[in-house]
Parts: sequence; structure tokens; C-alpha cells
Amino acid sequence: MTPRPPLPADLFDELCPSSLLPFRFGDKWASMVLRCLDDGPRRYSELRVPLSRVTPKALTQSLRGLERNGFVSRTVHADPKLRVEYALTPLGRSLLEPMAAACRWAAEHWDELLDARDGGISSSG
Amino acid sequence: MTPRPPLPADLFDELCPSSLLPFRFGDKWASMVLRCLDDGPRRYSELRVPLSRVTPKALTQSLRGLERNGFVSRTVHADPKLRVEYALTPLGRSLLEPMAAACRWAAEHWDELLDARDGGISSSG
DNA sequence: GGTCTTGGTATCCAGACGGTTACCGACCTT
DNA sequence: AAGGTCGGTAACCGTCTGGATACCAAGACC
Repeated sequence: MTPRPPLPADLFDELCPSSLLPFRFGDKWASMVLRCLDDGPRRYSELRVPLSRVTPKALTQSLRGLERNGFVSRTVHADPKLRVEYALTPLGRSLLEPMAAACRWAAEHWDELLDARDGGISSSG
Repeated sequence: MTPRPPLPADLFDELCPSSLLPFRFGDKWASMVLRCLDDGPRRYSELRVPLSRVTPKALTQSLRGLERNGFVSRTVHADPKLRVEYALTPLGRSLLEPMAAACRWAAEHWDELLDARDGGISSSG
């Protein structure tokens, strides 16, 4: 429909600050899913591309959780053929701000975070 | 030492936005621990008061995790008698800002959050 | 000597979380 | 009719989290 650019081939390549981020949103993949929906609705199969390392079960689970909590909407179009679209709700969209704030924090304190993890008091665990 | 007011008797009474907050920091009790350290160092036994529903094991685990990641420092004083104090590191203190931002977000969207949970698409789970 | 406080540990256990593999019906194309 | 795509589900299983209960050594106090 909209000729938006396709999602990146693999979100795991550009591992963002989230890897050291001590915050977590929803389940394991929820924040990545939200990122993928940032610029408009996406189909299930579209989401599977950047999240290729997430099994269909896990992706469905994550989407269902986001839907249940009102962050994402799921719309089935049976127009010409089956099409399921996931989109951010306004609530879900509003979530992007505090998430970005957390990421900014992580970026600012990146060195300290690395330092604490590696050379800190104890590196066990 | 400092005659700061004691910690509240039970943090679970004044359940803050965190109950609906879709963000999570660290393990289950980490954010509550941080809140308790907000106004200065606290002893293990002090922390146990507001977190009375947290077992010693869980509290220790949470503190160790926070320490490992550089958010909290642990200091043993054997001055007159054994005293172990936990305090926020500068890094840990800097964390309070994005956490507060997340809480503000939750407060702003409180109604929507409740709505989605209860009357939303599906209330299962 | 017995007990209390302090700051924890040891052990066990249930449930949640997440991964693997396989499979499915509906529809479209060839 | 055969095969592909779409949007998933089913069954199984290991790991991790976190709770319950019990216990402990060192020092202070009585």
C-alpha cells in the first residue's frame, strides 16, 4: 500500500543501547517490535524479516501481549486476500518518548555502564 | 548517623504507578530498592522494613545485582559493630531521572492503561 | 551462659519465560 | 492438482526467576 522503505534486514546487527540498558519493556522482544511499527503499520510477515531470529511463536506472543495491553492494534483485512496488520495505538506511540529517554540515558552513561559490568566490583554473573 | 526519617513502613501500601508501568528496571525489586536509597545510604536491616514482603534472599539478590552493575555500592563498617551500608553510586543516582520520566508517563496515561487492561480487546492473561 | 540483632546463606520448589521443531488451513499461483 | 505464501498453532522442554522455609556465625547485651 504505502511504499515505505522495508524494515531493516536484521535488527540484531545494529544492536542499539538496549543491550546494556537496565530497563526493560514488556517481554523480550516487545521493544524491538515497537520500533518496527514506528513508521506505520506492518504485516506479520514484514515483522518476521528484521526479527528473523525470533520464532513465530515468540513473535505472536509478544504481539498478543502488546495488543492485550493496548499498545498495538491488530487488524485483519480480507480484501483481496488475507492481510493482518499490526499498528501502534496512540497509547503505544506515546510510549516511544519515555523509551527514547531511557535510550538517551544509556547513551550518555555508556562508558560507566561498560565499566561497571566489566571492571567493576565483581564480574561474576 | 544522620537522623533522616526512617523508611516508610511498607512500600506496598502506596503502590505507585509502577504497578501498571510496562517498563521494568533490573529484577523484580530493583526499582523499589533504588527508591529506598534515594535520600541516602541505608543498612540492610533498614531496607528490610519497607520491603517486608521481600525475602532476605531476594533482597540480597537484588542488591548484588545492582552492585554488580554499578548502581549501588556496598560498604562494610566494623567500627563499633558490624554495619553494612548500601548507597546509590552517581550512576545509580542518574538512573532516577529516566525512571521518574517513565513514572510520569504512566501517571499521564493511567486511564488508558487501566482501560486497555480491563475492558480492552481481551482480558485474558 | 543465653539471647538478640545483624547480615546474611542453604535448600527446595513452582511457575514463568523462552527456544525448537513440527504442523496447520486458507488462499493464490502455476 | 501441486506448490508457495500468509498467519499462525501445538507439543515439548530446558532455564531462569522468585518464593518459602530453615539455618548460621559474629558480636553486643543481659
